[in-house]
Amino acid sequence: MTQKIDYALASPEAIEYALGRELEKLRLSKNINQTALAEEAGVSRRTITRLENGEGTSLDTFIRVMRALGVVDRFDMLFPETGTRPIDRVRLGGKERKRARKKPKTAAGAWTWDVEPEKP
Amino acid sequence: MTQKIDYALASPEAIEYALGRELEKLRLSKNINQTALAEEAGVSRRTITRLENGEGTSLDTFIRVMRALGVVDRFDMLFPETGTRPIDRVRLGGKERKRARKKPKTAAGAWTWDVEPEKP
DNA sequence: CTTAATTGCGTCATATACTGCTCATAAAAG
DNA sequence: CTTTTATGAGCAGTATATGACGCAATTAAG
Repeated sequence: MTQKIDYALASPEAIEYALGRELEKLRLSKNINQTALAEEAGVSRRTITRLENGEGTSLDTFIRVMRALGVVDRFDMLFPETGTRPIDRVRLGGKERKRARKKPKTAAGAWTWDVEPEKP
Repeated sequence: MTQKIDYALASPEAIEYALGRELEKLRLSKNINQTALAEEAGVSRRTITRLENGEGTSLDTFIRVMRALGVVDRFDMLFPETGTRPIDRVRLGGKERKRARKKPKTAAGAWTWDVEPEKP
């Protein structure tokens, strides 16, 4: 039984390793070898090995392999936000904010809307 | 209205850019500036800029920023597999397969279980 | 068992990413 | 409006990732 990692608690290195292992599992479930996957993704087999073993890789390679494995659409799941909330649109007059707001000069003057709501 | 990208059809470069923009939106929704995010993630502000503008980044940086923004647990969503399917466990005698199977020598001898089922 | 296929890993040259500046410009605040 | 803050971007030096090669070790097939 392979236990699933807790991404919320793991270190970046551990997460990178875990993601590589997930990609390997996916590859094996499709019965594709590293050489074939490398060709499909447009990278070298050495890079596939490094990726699956968590030895450091680029975001580009990660994306390419997700694509080659046919699961690239799952990136959608990472950012399920519906965009700016309607209530904020009112405040901004329909415009999207392009920069972060500055912090108040007086420590006591913190804005109430400076704190993000926790996930319910 | 910012239209959402179709990850299944986009190029790796376009996907990297889109992911960067999603991270920027998330950062702005929390009213954090690049300098503060960089410190929290343990990277330089220059790297944050490059990430958000899709100018090339490492998987490590991507993970660190997801962490700093408090959404690192979403990596779970990328691999919702429940592991090896029970039916395959029977065939493997309870062991996980560690390598891809070799292709048949005779072109006519393709296995039926060589083809992965499509997503329903 | 023997044989073939797959994977891991070392090395080196090259390519790309990261950092720590700096400065210009855009956006927001006053 | 003016002033302050945030972001983009160029650059040089350093660090890391990639590709191509080979060979050893492991796993699966015959």
